[in-house]
Amino acid sequence: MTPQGLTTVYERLLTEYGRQHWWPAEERFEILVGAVLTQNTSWTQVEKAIATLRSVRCLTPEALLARTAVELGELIRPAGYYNVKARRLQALCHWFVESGGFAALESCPTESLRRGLLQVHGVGPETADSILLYAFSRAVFVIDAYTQRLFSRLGLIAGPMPYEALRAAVESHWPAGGSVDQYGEYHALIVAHAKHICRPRPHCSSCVLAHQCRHARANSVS
DNA sequence: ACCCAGGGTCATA
DNA sequence: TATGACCATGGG
Repeated sequence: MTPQGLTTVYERLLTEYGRQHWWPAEERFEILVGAVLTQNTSWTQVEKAIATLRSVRCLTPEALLARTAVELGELIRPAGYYNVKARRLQALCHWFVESGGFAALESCPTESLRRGLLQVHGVGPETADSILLYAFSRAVFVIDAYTQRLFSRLGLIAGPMPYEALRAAVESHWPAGGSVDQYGEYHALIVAHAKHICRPRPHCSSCVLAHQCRHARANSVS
């Protein structure tokens, strides 16, 4: 992985898809909710669940904690894993309220904020980093399955890497350190790119990165 | 009738 | 440390 490779891919995706303006949410707290709901789940399903939560005014930590886990599960059903996610949402709300909400967490250093999030049951590295980046405006590069796949295919990495190792590699190779805006766009662009082209079964013919991509090369040779 | 989705936890070897 | 089972709805 080189700074050159990282930024070239970024520029290429940005030109192709334009700015994504993530995270899609009407209010800040909604980002925490969405980050849990979208775990291994397509965003269209999450939108349904969030729409329901909004319609019953359940998009505040207090309102989410006021429901039973079973009630909450019913509200978020379309997002899948609804029993698991209902408990995870409430665990996150509990931490959020106990920590003093945005007002108090705002002034928390990124590393301790990250540790705090990871202590919450059901919040793993990707969920924590999504929240850090999009809800707390911390310059953290979010790794997801798409990132692993894309970077592998492009040869930026040899294959899937442990989460922290890849995050550290990207952040250290980014020239002059990435900004919140750049990291936020990059992650969103990778998701946009994955949506139609960089799939498990890739559609390389229409891919703007085909000249660098192992799958595209393999397909064109065969 | 498959495969896949903007993961994470837990038990096992 | 590294797999595998499990969680579950819905789109293509």
